[in-house]
Amino acid sequence: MSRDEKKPKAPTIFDIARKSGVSYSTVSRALSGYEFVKSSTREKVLQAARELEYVPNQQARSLAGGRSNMIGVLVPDLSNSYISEIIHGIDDELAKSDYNIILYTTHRHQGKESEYVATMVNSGADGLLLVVPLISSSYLDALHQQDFPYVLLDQMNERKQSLSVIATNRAGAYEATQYLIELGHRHIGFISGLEGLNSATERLAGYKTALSDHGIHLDSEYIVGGDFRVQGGYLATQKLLSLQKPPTAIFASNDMSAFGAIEAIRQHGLHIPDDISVLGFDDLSQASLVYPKLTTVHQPLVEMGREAVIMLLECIEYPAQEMRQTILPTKLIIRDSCAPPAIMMT
Amino acid sequence: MSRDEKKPKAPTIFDIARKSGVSYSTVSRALSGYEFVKSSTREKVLQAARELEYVPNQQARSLAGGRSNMIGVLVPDLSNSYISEIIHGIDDELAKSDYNIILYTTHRHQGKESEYVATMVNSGADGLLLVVPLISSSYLDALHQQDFPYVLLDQMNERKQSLSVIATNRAGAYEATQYLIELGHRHIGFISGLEGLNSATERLAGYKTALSDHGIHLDSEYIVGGDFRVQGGYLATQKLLSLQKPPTAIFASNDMSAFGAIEAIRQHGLHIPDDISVLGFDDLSQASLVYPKLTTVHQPLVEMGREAVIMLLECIEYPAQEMRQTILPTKLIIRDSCAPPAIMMT
DNA sequence: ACTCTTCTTGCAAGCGCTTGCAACAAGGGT
DNA sequence: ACCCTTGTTGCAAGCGCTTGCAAGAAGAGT
Repeated sequence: MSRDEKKPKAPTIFDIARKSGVSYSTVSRALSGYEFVKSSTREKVLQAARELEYVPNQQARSLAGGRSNMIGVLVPDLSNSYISEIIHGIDDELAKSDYNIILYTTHRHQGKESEYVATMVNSGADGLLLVVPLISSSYLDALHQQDFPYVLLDQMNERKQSLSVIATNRAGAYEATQYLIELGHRHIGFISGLEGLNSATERLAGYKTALSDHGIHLDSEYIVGGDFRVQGGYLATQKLLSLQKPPTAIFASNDMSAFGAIEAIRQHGLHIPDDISVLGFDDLSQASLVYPKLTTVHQPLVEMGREAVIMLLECIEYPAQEMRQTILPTKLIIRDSCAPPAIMMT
Repeated sequence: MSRDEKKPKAPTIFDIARKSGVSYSTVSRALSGYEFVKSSTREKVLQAARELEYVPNQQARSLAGGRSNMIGVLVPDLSNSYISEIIHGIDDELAKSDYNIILYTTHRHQGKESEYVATMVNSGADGLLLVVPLISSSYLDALHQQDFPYVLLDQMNERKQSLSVIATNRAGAYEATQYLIELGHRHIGFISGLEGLNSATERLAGYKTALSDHGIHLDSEYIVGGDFRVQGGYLATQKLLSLQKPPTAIFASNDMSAFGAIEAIRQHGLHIPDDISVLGFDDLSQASLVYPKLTTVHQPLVEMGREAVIMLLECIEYPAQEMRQTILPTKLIIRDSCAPPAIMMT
């Protein structure tokens, strides 16, 4: 911004002040929050601003102690459409209140998260949206101490009460498992998610509970480790299929794993859902694009992003928020990848 | 940042100055670019900064005329994984140089683009990455006049020479069409992209040229309008299939349309690729997830994002860049959705 | 030993905006 | 007509940092 010659120089509040015949502080007040400005004055100022095509300089604004109108969004990675959908929701909602997004990805740099958080806070973000699966509570503590507004997305934090939004992972998994059971399945494989993630744990719990509630013996062979990604689902499914008594249905912890499962199953020469059923979790937009269309547990990702923003803005507005957690409902979406088990199977 | 009590106050260069016994301006110089600082002094300063866990305040930095280390990214929308992949590349590359991303979506607000550009420029972004399909040259002009660094992504701008990165849309479409021809197809349907987009035009041109180069009559019935989205591809395909002599292969302007095509074809009771071939463009990650796996023209989206960043940073560093255009090669990825036409078809 | 360069470093100003405080204008009440 | 209250507005200070300018430090040359 400083290495040039003829720059036309954007107008400042001083220009507006001169043009509208009031002092610059009055202009500032008229432009920002209300404060006590006579409405005729305000009109005059706004009019001048419009004519000058004034655009406030956010940097200066936040330096001087005002809002920066930026909120920082920290996500692990962009390649996952799970994240994209959340961001989509965030963006939608944020657009309404003319806040801007500063996007950070942790980029596999495990430890960098706290550094990023520090940067964001220091760079004047008004608040933070954290979609970081593995949260190190160290920076959460820091955030807390400073009363810095933030909300956790799809992430449970037990120790500290934080604002957070989350979906009914356990109930969703329960419902899904139950659905398979009602379809007649008794041998249901489970592809777990990334270890340590709250959502992974919860989904597994839902699966287990559903099984035991229906008097089905939990066979630990049927639970194989996945990583929430296609490849993990693929490998897990291979294991599952090579079991002596392979499951007649597979419940994958998320859609990505389910896609991997579909692939593995197909390679195995089996048909979905005739030979084996597959059920996912998330309901990514791709879920209805694969063949057969994936039956899955819908997680309101976009909604979650939205909701998080609403909470955050509220928290920025009225700092003394009491910590609460918004829980959004999941919903089983029945498509084509599940059917009753083939008769001849055990 | 200002509505609280006990805030621990982040350390500033003054704190560092005090601690290391030099003046604050020396600290500033030591921390930012080199300038002439004795290396022993610099060490002392850096050491102190480290101990204080100093994080520079970007707002202040850019206000004072330095870099803000933010680059603005303007995209139409986030729901499209085409965009996600580009951003992914941008993010990757930007992470190396510790720049931050300010993300803007035009959000269907057609006219808002120039407003966003103004905001970004005024909010201290050091440069802009524009992934905006329909560019109104009005703000491009403005950008140009101010010598503001920006690069266009996947977008050709004839009038003004801008820095831009783009893929070989025409050649890619040519190659794809040729592939279908070599497979034996003579009746190739084409689902066009969003009207007005450079990429759409180029792909259509590639298709046409390939046809004529191989002495195949261009039947205008075979070219139907799409919109680069699933729904558009679906509808277009329905039209194509209801033709008296339906095509034996469909070349969709992008993968999304191809997905729609697959859907429509399946609903029509036809099999891919036995009854009809489908070919896409983009090679989104989903392309290998659908069934059958989509044969498509790979567009190096991630690479394009990367390359754009490289160009932009260079342009920020050395403003007097001459305008150039980077053209990245597309590549035909052969998967399972194309096959020779069925014999019995005309 | 002394002057002239060449490095380094410090001072002050200022980026554009917010805000506490004081000053001033305008009604209300008696 | 006069004082107090409430509503408006202006001034100045300052957010944290960069940078032009000038002064001090340190060698180089004679």
